[in-house]
Amino acid sequence: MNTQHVHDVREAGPDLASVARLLADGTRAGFCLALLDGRAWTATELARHLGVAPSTATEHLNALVRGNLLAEERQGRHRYVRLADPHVAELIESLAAMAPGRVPPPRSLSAAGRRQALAHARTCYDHLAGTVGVAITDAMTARGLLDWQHGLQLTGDGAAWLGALGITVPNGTRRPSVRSCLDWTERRPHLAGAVGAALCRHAFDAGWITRIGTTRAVAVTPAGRHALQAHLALPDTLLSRK
Amino acid sequence: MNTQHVHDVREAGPDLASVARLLADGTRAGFCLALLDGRAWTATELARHLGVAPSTATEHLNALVRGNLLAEERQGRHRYVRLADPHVAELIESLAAMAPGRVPPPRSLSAAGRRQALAHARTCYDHLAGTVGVAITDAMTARGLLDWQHGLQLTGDGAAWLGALGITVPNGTRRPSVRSCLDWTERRPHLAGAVGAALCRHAFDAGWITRIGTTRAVAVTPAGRHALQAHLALPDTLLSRK
DNA sequence: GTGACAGTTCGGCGCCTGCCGAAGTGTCCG
DNA sequence: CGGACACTTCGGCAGGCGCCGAACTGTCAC
Repeated sequence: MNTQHVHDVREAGPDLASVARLLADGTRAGFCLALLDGRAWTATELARHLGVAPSTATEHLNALVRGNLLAEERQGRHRYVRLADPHVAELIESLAAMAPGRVPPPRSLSAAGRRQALAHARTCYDHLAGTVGVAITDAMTARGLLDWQHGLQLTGDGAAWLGALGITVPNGTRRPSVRSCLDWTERRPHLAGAVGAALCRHAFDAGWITRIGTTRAVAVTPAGRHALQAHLALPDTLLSRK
Repeated sequence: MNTQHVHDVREAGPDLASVARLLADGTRAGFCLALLDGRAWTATELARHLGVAPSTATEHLNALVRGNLLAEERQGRHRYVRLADPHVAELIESLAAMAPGRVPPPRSLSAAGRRQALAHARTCYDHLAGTVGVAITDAMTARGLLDWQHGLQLTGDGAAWLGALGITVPNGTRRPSVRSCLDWTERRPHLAGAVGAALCRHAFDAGWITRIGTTRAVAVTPAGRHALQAHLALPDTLLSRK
C-alpha cells in the first residue's frame, strides 16, 4: 500500500545491513574481537572461547567468510581463520569505540592475572596496545614524532626516526600511515595504521617483545626495555612491571 | 555444559553486537544512509522514503536514538533526527565501503534524472561527493595540497591554500583533519574529515554551491564555477554540466 | 471547537535466526 | 587398518524481531 510517493530508496546505495548483520550477533562479534589480536585461530578454539558447539561455530564462520570479513586457510583437518584485511580490523575497532565498553571486574584470580597481563601490553590486530602501547604513543608525541594538532599525523622527525631504526613503512596501499585506535583498557588512543603495524613488527623481529604463551598478551624483553629507554626514554618503572 | 575451559569471553571487551544490531536491519540502515546527507529529516519523511508505516519508523528511530547513533530535536509536532556526530557518519561510511555496493539501473526517467544530479554533486554527511567532489580532491592532489604517499595528509601548501581562502579548520577535536571517503557513484575516494567539512561549508557560505530543492544533490553556481576554476583549475566541461 | 496531521502505543502475526545434538566426512597417527 | 579428532551437515526447537493496523496523544490552523 501507499506505493504512490514511495521512493523505494533501496534503489540506490550499498547494502549496509548485510554487513552489519554479520556483526550483530554476540557470538560472531566475539569471534571477530578474538581475531583482533591479528593471529589465526582454529574453529574449535573459537568455539570453546565463546562457549558454543562446534557446529554452531562452523555456521558462523561460514557466514563471516562468505561476507568477506574473515579469510580462511585449510591445513589438514584444521580450519584457520583470520580477519580478512586491516580494513576489517578498523571497522571492528570503530564499532567497538561506539559501543558502551563495559569492563566488568574479573571473577577469578587467574582471570585477574590474565587481565593484568593484557592491560600491560598486547597486540591489537597488527599493532601494540595496552599500557605500553599507549606509553609508546605518548612518548612519540612528546618527542615530536607524532602531531595531533590537525588530526594524527607523522612528522618529518617521525619519518626520520623510523628510518634511523631501519623501519620501512609500505606506502603503496590505501591504508592510512598513522591512525589512532581507542585502547579498551587505557581508554586513551594508541598508534595504529601502517606505521603502528610496522613498529609492532619491528618490535617482534628485533626481540623487543615476545608473545606470552598463546594469548594476545606480550612481554617486554630486557632488550626491549633497553631499546625503548634509549629510543623513547620510556620510564623504567613502566617497563619493569611484570 | 562444557563449562570447564570456557573463557566466557564476554567478560571483556565492548558490546559490538548491540551497535551492529542497530544497523543490521534494512530499514534502519536505510534511515542512516538517508541521513548521511547531513541534514535532519522528520520521522514521516523517513517512513515514506523507506516505505514503512509511521509506527514502524517510530520504533526504529527510538532504537537508533537510544543507541546514540541518532540525535533528535522536537519542534512542535515534528520530530527531527540527524546523525549524532561525525564519528557515526564515518562508521556508516566504512560499513558501506565494505558492503557489496550494488547500483542497479534506474527504473524510470525521473529516477534517472535524480540519479544523474546526485552523481554530479551532492553532500555526503558534511562534505562534498559525486563527480565534482572527486574532481576537487583530484585537483587538490595534483596541485600538491594533498599527499597520498603515506596515507592521506594535508601538506603545508594545502594548509596555506585553505588559509588564503579564509577557511579555518577546527583542530580541537579528535576527528582526523583529512580522511578519504569512498564515493558510491565514482568508486573513487573523495576528501572527507574536518577539512572536507570546512571546505564544503565554505562552498555553501560563499555561494559556490546551492542545494537542489530538498534533495541531497547540489548545483554549482556561476560564482562557484568561477571560483573552482580560479583556485583549482577545474575544467569548465565538468562544471558546466547540468 | 473542529478537522487535519505528526507522531506514539499496543497487540498480534509471521518469519528469521541462533542454538543444539546426532550423525557423517575428512585427516592424522600409530 | 582403526581410533582419535577437527570439522560439517542436518533436522528441529525456541526466542527475537520487524511489520502492520487500530486506537490514542499532541500540535497546528481555521
